[in-house]
Amino acid sequence: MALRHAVLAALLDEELSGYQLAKAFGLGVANFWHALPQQLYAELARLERDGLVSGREVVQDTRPNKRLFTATDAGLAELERFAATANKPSFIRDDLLVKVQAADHVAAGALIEQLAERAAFADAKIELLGGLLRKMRGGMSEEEFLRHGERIGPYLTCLRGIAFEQGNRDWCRRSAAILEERRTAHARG
Amino acid sequence: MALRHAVLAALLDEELSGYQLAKAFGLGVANFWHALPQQLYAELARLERDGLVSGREVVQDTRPNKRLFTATDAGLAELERFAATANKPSFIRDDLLVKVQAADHVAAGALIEQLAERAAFADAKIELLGGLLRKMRGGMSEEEFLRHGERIGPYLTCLRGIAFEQGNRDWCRRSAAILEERRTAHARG
DNA sequence: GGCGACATGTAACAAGTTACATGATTTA
DNA sequence: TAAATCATGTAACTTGTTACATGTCGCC
Repeated sequence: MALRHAVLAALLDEELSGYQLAKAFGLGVANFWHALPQQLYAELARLERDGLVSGREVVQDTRPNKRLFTATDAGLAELERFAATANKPSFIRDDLLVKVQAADHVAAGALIEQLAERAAFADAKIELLGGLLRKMRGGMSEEEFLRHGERIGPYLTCLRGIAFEQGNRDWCRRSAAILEERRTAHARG
Repeated sequence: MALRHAVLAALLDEELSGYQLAKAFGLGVANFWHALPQQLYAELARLERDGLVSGREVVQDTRPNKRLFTATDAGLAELERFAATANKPSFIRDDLLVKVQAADHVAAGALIEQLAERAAFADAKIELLGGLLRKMRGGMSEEEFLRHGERIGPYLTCLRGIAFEQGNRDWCRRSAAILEERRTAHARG
């Protein structure tokens, strides 16, 4: 039950609907936690039942009505308790890396293509996350914001996400180039 | 059922027991896939049942007997098929990042401590993975190995793992320093 | 007129985690 | 002599995924 804490952390600074939360898990939160919309709706229901978040109905004319959630005092207390517990080792799963592990045994062409796609995807994500950072720090420089800004938690995790995607991009491009060169050399040889 | 492919990829270059496989998932394979020993024993049984790996009993005097597994031709074919399918988005979960997301609302002390621990852990892992790389490339330089080495798949994923841990370490140290400075400034103010 | 965004879920199934179980050997 | 390593699992429980279900509004 750790999705619980990721959801609470996402609801600390903003009041969000399930739908908006799902979008957050598709971008900023994705830097440290993966979850599908269905899980989020279910978790919000459990969190509300347990008094860790509270929801309020917002009636809309032009859009379907929605419920906006925030963490309650009990929710914040739960997060504080969680922050003092031991960390599980970080958890990664990546199909593409599984394929690269098998690179010497599978067709190189498809792999090189997928590495290029992933690199392009990483570039796009870096752009998006960069936009989030600019939005968060407003007019401030990064240095000033990190010293004196009000809420730096989401900024820091976003920085980690950008660095991760840069690492991804660089590694994908380099690996693709290496596989391509080996393929060419083999075709010549 | 994607653990299946991670296990197959790990069994391409080496004949491993369940126990040794679990160790691989604790180090090299952990760079792209997370799984517990119990899952691996169960998955090996399923893979063998489906003819994708084959096991052979090895009788030992001083240690309990063990079964060594390798991928069969059918297993390799399954991996080739997998290599041509679309990738799921990469999957990350990290308790520590959840806590940093909530950094503005929870006690800074514990967080700074955990960031320092994680940085030290990353350093240790970089050392271990660096050792793996040296072992894989033998006497060759990295450039030569990547051009002419026989099996570069595991080498490439290991490079990604090292870069990931370096990114982790740098981000942890920087974040800890920022949180520390803010805490000190607050205490002074 | 079709597609994507908004908005919220349920149900069936697959996968992962935690706790338990056993027992010899080597190292500190 | 206590702890770690080698070696392999089972059982109960919790979580996550896939497929389905519904309906409006705005844009191209």
